[in-house]
Amino acid sequence: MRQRDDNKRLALLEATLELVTEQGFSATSVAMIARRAGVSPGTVYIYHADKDALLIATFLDVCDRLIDTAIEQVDSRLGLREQLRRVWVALFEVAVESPRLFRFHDMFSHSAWMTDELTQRNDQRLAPLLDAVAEGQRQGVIKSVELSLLEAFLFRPIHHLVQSRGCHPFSPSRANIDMAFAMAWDAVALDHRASSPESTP
Amino acid sequence: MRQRDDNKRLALLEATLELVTEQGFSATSVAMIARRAGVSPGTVYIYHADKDALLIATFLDVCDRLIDTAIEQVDSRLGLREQLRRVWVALFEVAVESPRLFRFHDMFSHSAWMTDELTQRNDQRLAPLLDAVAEGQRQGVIKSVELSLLEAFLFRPIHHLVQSRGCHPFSPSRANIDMAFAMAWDAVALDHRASSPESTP
Amino acid sequence: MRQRDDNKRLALLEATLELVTEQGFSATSVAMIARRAGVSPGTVYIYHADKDALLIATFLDVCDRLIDTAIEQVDSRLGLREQLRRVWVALFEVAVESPRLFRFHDMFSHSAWMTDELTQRNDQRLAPLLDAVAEGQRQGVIKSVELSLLEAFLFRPIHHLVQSRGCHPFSPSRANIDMAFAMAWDAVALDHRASSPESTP
Amino acid sequence: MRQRDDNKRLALLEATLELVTEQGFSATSVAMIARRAGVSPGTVYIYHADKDALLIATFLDVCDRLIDTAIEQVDSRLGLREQLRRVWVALFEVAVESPRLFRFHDMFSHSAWMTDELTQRNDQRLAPLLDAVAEGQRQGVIKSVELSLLEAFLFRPIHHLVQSRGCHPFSPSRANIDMAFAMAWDAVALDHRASSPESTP
DNA sequence: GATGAATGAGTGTTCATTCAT
DNA sequence: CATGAATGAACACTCATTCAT
Repeated sequence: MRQRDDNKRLALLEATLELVTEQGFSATSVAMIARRAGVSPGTVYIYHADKDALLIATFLDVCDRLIDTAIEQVDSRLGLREQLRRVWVALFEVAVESPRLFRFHDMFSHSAWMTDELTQRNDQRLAPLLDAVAEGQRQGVIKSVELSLLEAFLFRPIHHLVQSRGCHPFSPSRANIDMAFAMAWDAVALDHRASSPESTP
Repeated sequence: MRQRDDNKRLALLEATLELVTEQGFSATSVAMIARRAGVSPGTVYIYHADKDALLIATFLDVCDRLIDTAIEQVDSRLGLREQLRRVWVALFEVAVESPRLFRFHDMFSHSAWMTDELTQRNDQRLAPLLDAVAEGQRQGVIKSVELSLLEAFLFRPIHHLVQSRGCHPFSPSRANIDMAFAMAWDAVALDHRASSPESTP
Repeated sequence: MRQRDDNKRLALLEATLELVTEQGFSATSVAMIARRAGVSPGTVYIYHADKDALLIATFLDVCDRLIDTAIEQVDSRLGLREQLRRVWVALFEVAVESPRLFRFHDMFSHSAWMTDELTQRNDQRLAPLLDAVAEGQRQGVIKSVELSLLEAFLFRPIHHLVQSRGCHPFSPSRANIDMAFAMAWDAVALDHRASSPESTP
Repeated sequence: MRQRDDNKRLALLEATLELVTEQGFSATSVAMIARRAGVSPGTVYIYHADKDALLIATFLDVCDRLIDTAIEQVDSRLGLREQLRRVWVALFEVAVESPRLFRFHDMFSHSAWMTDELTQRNDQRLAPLLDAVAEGQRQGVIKSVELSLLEAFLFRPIHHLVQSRGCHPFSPSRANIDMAFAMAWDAVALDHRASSPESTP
């Protein structure tokens, strides 16, 4: 009896990540994924029920890697602004190192495979960060607006900047990232003069 | 490929828009699009070179409808803030009326079909708006940062808010849209005290 | 616009008949059937929803050919015995000419594809013959027993004799067929001395 | 391929019998059979060379159970008619108790796996019964016709009646079985008046 | 121009079989 | 002996595309 091989499992997720970000969902066949992962097409179906399940598993893996990166920076002993700044920096570092993570996340979350169920699962894993933000709202540090608005100005910009290609590139230098975060903070902070003086020189 | 019947041309674009937003790119076959448009599969190839060309044509059509909506609001006699506010409101009205336009735009622009060439084309058509923004930078009204940063806080949020489904919905009431725009303006404006006093009560 | 080609339709049924009787259901692939019929695999799916539908269509075609052969011999001006004898002879002639018809019929009707719905359809088409038999029961010419018993002795023997291969072959000479029918008649007839004197010399 | 565990061997035959009669040959996979039998797919290949061998072994097992049932009733001290009547009754009792045996037998013997070799093997095991019949022919009790004809009227009807489903069911009451056998006897017996007076009232 | 039957390469998936454990 | 993960050839079926009508 052979044991289920964790290397194969990971190789399948990695191959899916690579091929989908290179060619798109429909242009990536199961056979291509299997070859890239160094396994037989049939083996894919030992680890995943079907192609959809493989794509979803890859998405969840990608989400976990991004969410873990963000959550690691949450430290309630620090101020909210500092915590969020660290999250931004950490995510940009991941983006530079593994640009495919953000690319896959964006492709999948704008595809027909995305469901509310998946969104909820990710929100649960993001709870520490969302809690810190909610606490900030309670303390009057940031605006008391719908979560969708905070997402739009606090988290989505990361995806946009990280993906920006060709025409309007974003160069992720430390200074640029700091400026980007300052803008995000200006958008959501209640009192700009006190909390982000450096953004209004 | 020189067409006669403009009704057929438009029916094909509309059918593509509907089916792709309902089922996704790979689940939408040329035969389905043809049936929905009330033509034969062969007819699709009179109007478009292949399936990719049909998808791109639909994307361009969608972009034009959105860009036209935005550009119509540009009026150099108004202040930049007011111009941008009008763009936001107009786009949200479109989103409420034809949610498919934004959905298709986002699906396509995060897919493997998206190219820099298409981005450039759209930027050219957006020139009046981008020029107004550049002028605002020159006059010290908004921050002098890379275009990608302005996009991230001035235009992307519209897409995010308009698409937000299920868990964290954004209710596009007039007050909510105004608040959302105020946050965008806070992010990009140089001097918050003067330009958006209502956002820092 | 090309018209649906009846030659192709018939070629598919014939190819299915041939290959299934040669190799069995599971060993016969759609691709093999298509090649034998001189069409592309995809064409099969223009004429039939799936492989099951093709097999069922072939079965119905085979049934119709056998049923028509039998029904043609029904002539209410003749005595029941003579009518049935003609049915037997006609079916044996078909069996000699196209042995595949009976082979396919037997393979299919003993397979997992067989349904009561199909049995009923065939019974409806066999109505004239079944009516003649019922009339014979009413007139006291044949035994008043369940239909399944009449089938077992009046019709099934044809299938058995026609299929008998290898070890215990049945040579379908005129004399043999007459003897076989005489035995069937002896089984079902009410009064043997009058109706089939030649079988009890 | 030398087995140890007779429970596993029998469980495999039983699982095959069940699954094939429920789903058909092609819909029944080796993995399904193994699961039903409570063993691993690999184990199947310790007891049988391949899937075909497993199906054939199941067929032979089924045949033996049916043939043994028939042979047990052969008793040369009784008249041929009585011996055959007992065979009929015994087989119908088996059919009521284990309908799968006849179903599998019929499915297999009408499939592409059936060979003359298998028929011969069964005929050898049936020798006592066939001998009794031959003796009956020699003594002028039954008609001196080809074996295929005797099969068609003496043995096949059992299969037909036992399988008859849905539309034209055969209810295997004692009276019905006796009537059925009487018809079979009428078909093959030389002199009806003497041997089966009850069938010609 | 318009049709839709026809194509055939390509897809996702299954499954009989093998073999390392 | 027994296992079940792994294989890869084969399968049923789809679909973008072509072309005779």
